[in-house]
Amino acid sequence: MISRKTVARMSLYRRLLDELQGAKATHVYSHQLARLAGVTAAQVRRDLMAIGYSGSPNRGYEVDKCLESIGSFLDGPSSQDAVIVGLGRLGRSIVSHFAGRRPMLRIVAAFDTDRSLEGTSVDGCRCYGADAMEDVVHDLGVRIAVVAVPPDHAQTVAAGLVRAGVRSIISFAAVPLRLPAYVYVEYIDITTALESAAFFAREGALKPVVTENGAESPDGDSIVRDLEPLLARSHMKLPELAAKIGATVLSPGKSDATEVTHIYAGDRVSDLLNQASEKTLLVSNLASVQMLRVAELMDVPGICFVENIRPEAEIVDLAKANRTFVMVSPAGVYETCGLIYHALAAEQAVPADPTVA
Amino acid sequence: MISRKTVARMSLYRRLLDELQGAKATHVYSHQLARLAGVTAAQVRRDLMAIGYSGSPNRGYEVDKCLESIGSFLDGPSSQDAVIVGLGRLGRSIVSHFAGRRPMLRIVAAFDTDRSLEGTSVDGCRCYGADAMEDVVHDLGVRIAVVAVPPDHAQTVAAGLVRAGVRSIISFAAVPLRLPAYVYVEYIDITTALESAAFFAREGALKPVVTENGAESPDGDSIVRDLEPLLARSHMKLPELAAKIGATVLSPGKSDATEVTHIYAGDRVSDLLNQASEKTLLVSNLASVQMLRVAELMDVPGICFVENIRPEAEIVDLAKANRTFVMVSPAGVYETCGLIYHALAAEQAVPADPTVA
DNA sequence: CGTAAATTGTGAACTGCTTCACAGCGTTAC
DNA sequence: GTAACGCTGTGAAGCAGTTCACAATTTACG
Repeated sequence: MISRKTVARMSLYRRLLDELQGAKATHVYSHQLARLAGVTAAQVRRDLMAIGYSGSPNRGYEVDKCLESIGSFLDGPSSQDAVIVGLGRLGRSIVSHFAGRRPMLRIVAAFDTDRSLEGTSVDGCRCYGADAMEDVVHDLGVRIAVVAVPPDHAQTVAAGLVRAGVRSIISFAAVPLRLPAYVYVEYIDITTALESAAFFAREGALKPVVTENGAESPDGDSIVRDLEPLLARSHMKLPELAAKIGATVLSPGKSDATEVTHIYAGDRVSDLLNQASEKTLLVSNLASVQMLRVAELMDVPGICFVENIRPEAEIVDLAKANRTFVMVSPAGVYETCGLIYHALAAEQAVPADPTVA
Repeated sequence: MISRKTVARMSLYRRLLDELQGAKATHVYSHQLARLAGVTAAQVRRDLMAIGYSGSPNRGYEVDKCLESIGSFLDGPSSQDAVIVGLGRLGRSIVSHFAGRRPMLRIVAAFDTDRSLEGTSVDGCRCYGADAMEDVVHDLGVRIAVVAVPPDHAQTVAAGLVRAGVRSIISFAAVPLRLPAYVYVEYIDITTALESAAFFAREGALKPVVTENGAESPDGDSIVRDLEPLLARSHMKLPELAAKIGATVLSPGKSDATEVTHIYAGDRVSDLLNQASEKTLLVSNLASVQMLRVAELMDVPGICFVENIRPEAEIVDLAKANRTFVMVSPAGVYETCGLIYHALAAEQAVPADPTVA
């Protein structure tokens, strides 16, 4: 009665909420989560409704409680084990991808026809010969399996798994499996994905129109409200701004699109969620990696740390990799904001470009 | 105007038709293709209609022509190149998966932050440093990209790719990408797939009912028509049958479900498509690997070769792997059929099990 | 040549997911 | 205390994709 799609989104919500929790956010609104997940707010509300979690009006959803609800919904009361069949390159990359991720969902055994793998372990996951598959799966009582074998063997392997008690299969083979209706099958088909991608790369066949005037994200109704009408028309680029306020640039950011029209000073993630956009400069005295994560999440183009507190090298590296602009101002938050304000006010004196509508 | 789903199915149809073409089939009906693809016949007809290919009533679709139509629809007039970003285990397994597959769709370049890979080649695909990405992609005019990087870099990488001209992205990162609407994005999210699988493995939440009486595939209306009323109630297992007609068993097949109710003798794939089911024994004098492939495709449980012509070892191995029952009769097709008929007729003399409705 | 049988192509109904729109309500401001 | 605000929860409308059902068409065969 709960659809595949809802379950899939739930998994996504959980990851996003995990991130927010790590960033110390306590509450989140449906439209915020929606923005992060790339869906509509109504969709988020319906999904959360479906699992019986209720938020509070005017306060939104409690991140902790919500995570807990989703967790117990997705994971269930007891831990579940999975197996994988096929330990080619793909199989191994899946095993290592999951090694030690969620304790509630472990890949406990692997099977392959390659005799030389028998008895070895890959990322803590025991390997068996292919002929032991049904017995081992049955004895372990495993109900979830990943099939990463060549297409001609997929049907056979899948049928064997089902016979041994498996009820959910993820197949990487490009053939439709003929299995009883009570078995859940999820196909992950890279060939089809690539061919679809190739098709849509040719046709403009997706959303027909592109807003012609360069601006690429029409963005519907952004969360950000106009904070500073003064800044709304500024055209100063971040490196220029850094120079004007005497800040040191640590990470250059993207070459273009580094104009900002809003400033958010502070480090309260909840507010940041409300106010940040792809045109917001973040002024923060908290030089943590979490800050950067949220910035990335919200598409914030730049961060200004203050009081000459240089973030750790690790953070700078991440910023460079993300192409997030990072500067360090020698002044405190108050003074830095003042300087920026002043710099932009001066800029404002220059006649604004009239070509912009 | 053509939906993602249609395009994805088209890719599947192509692979199935490829297989049929290899098996020398010239025509195929919508319901046959539908069965192989795991969709309904109406769906197949609509899809093929969408690309403007028409079959002929009473003759079905011409395999060659149809393949050609799908090919020109999916691939377009010129070859398209793709790149991949991220050469971890996953990235490399994708590259090698596609090496030399379809000439119309090649992965021509790879990018990674790992400097040691720079300048090397993986499966004929040239590696570059990550910072060269935008320039190389732009210069090559590539419009398709696979993103197989850690989630925190995905957004940045994707934005860079789009800036360099990419119009279709396949992302393996579990984060929603914020990109202009004209960019086609396909997410392949293994984590979500596994979590969904885990959920549905617990709940009986999919198709609620299972036909309780052991038989697992109600199978709607099978393609197979009743050929031999005589055989319809036979309960003889294949190994027994082999013994009765003096055939040598080469591959044991599945232990259960080796009862057959129909026989198809011959090697015309078109007929086979019509008549084969999971209860059909195939009698063939063509001991080729293609035969076995089609058998596997149609869920045929067993094959009987004739005139003591033992298939090559490779074929027997494949049969064992597929758990397809294979026997070799010393007699010719005519005689073998006669013997089987006789054996089953004798069996028929035993009162049939009245519990079966 | 005409009739029977089988299949395609397609308007129309249907199904299930998504979005809209608004009532209800907790919170805050005054 | 009360009015205004902004959020959640949800009935209802909307939409996309699928399936139904049947007319049109071709072939086979007597």
